Amino acid sequence: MSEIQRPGALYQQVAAAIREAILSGEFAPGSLLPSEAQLMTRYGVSRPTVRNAIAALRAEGLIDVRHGKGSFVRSSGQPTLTLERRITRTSGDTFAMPNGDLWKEAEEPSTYRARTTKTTGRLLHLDEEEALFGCDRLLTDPRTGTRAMHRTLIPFEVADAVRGLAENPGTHPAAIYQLLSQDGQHLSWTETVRARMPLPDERTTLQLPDATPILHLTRVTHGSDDRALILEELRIGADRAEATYRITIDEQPARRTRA
Amino acid sequence: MSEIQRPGALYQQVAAAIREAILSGEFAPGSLLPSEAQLMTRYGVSRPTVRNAIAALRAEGLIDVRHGKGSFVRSSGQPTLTLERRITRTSGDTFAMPNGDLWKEAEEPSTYRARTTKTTGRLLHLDEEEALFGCDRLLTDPRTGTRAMHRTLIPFEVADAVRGLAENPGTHPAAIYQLLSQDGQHLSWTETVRARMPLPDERTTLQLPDATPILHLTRVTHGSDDRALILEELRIGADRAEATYRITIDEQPARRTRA
DNA sequence: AGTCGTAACTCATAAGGACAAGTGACGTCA
DNA sequence: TGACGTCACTTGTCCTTATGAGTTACGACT
Repeated sequence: MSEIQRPGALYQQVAAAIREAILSGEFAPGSLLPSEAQLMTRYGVSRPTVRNAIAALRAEGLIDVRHGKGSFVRSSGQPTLTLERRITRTSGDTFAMPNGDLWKEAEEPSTYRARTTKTTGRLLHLDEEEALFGCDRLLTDPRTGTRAMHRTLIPFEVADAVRGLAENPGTHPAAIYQLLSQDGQHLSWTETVRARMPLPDERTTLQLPDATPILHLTRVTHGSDDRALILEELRIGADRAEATYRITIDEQPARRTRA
Repeated sequence: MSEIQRPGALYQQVAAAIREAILSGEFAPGSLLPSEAQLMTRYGVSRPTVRNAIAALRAEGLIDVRHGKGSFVRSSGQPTLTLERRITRTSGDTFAMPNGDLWKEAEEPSTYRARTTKTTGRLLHLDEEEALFGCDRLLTDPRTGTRAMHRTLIPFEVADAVRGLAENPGTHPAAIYQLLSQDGQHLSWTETVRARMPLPDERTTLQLPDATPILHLTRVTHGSDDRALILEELRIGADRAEATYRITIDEQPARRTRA
């Protein structure tokens, strides 16, 4: 039984003791923690208290618990996948993304029709209830098994104006850029990064461990007049992926950003 | 007592029922959920089961629980703060960040000396154990109360080479850019976005609610020869902030990225 | 009228017991 | 030797009971 006293609740003291042992390296990443029974005798507390402490460490993402085996220190390794958020024009109107060839589609893309919501409308400067094409993809990195959810939203108005787009709203993003470019649009993009805890369905389809947030990237494609044309979303587990951007000096005195 | 049966564990069924009620709008954001006692009779389960279900919803970030008052549906509102990650040259060698004037320093910046770790070394292309200046700032947006943790790391080698830097390693980032630029460096930046659950001390200093990840932005300042000069880190609660980047077409056939 | 104590609500913490279910090793049996 | 059953270990789930602590409102007392 070791000496714990300070913070407040018993289970928090136990959690703090274990956390300290982990961060100090006493329990190496990947190693097996003492069993609940051992922790009970070690700290002289009941099983609910031990489990409460373990639940706290779980919520912090410090440990993984496997039924029938035990609690393991999570290896906090850096993300294995770096999403380079750049867009390159290879030749003529052909575009390429740094990781474009990395992803495989885990299942057929599903296209559908949707209506503008408050969120999408704000980004695309559309009134609510306007119709748009949607296309959802489930992507997989075959090397690491990492999954990502991708969504493309195209307003009817845009799809109708661009030859070849309305007939096939499931076109791959790079090909959509090509179509828009061939249509005479000078393209630029704005990307917003958010992070949040996953919803249950996101947790399962992305196969996320406990206490793992997701990165939620929202990309708006702008045309010549800086009008918002296309909306793309990418959702991916934050334990596996990071996003990198390149920033160059903006010589203009300060771009206005439409709210 | 309502009818629940499907998934697996009892508490998960209860959690699913409440979750559904929340997402369907039966319980509006900000509204008070039934008390634990009411949920016990409503679903015909014991108190630990109800609390277990509530703990699950807490971990998902769906609800907030306040001692003595009850459980409230978290208002999932969009982040109130948009970090525009652009850098503008206003005149000569003076740089400005879009939100540069937004932040106040909640306390005095603390400067210190540190040694290169594996992580920082990889980003700055330094050998381990090399010395560098560190400066930590605790920033506050006085309008919303949002807090952020900012860190600047400057290798001795760089600080010594730039006039006016080694004497005052706590210089504000924009002023550092100015010094580097006046030193003849042509600046560009690379920023990496990650998300993870906060450590306990980050939770408290950033005043984060339950189940709230943090956005972790890492910015590397590159000089003329594309050499990495400065490392900056910004940590901020993902419930309050989002980061936006501007992407323009990269005409080069594909930049190499040093691992 | 104002102050303050108390009661009745809320969630937080803790202990104990019981059984289910996943895992792996060991030993038996064919 | 191989297959398989059993057992000991693990965590998962669920219940009961008890007490502590924050919040609010009401009412009595000054």
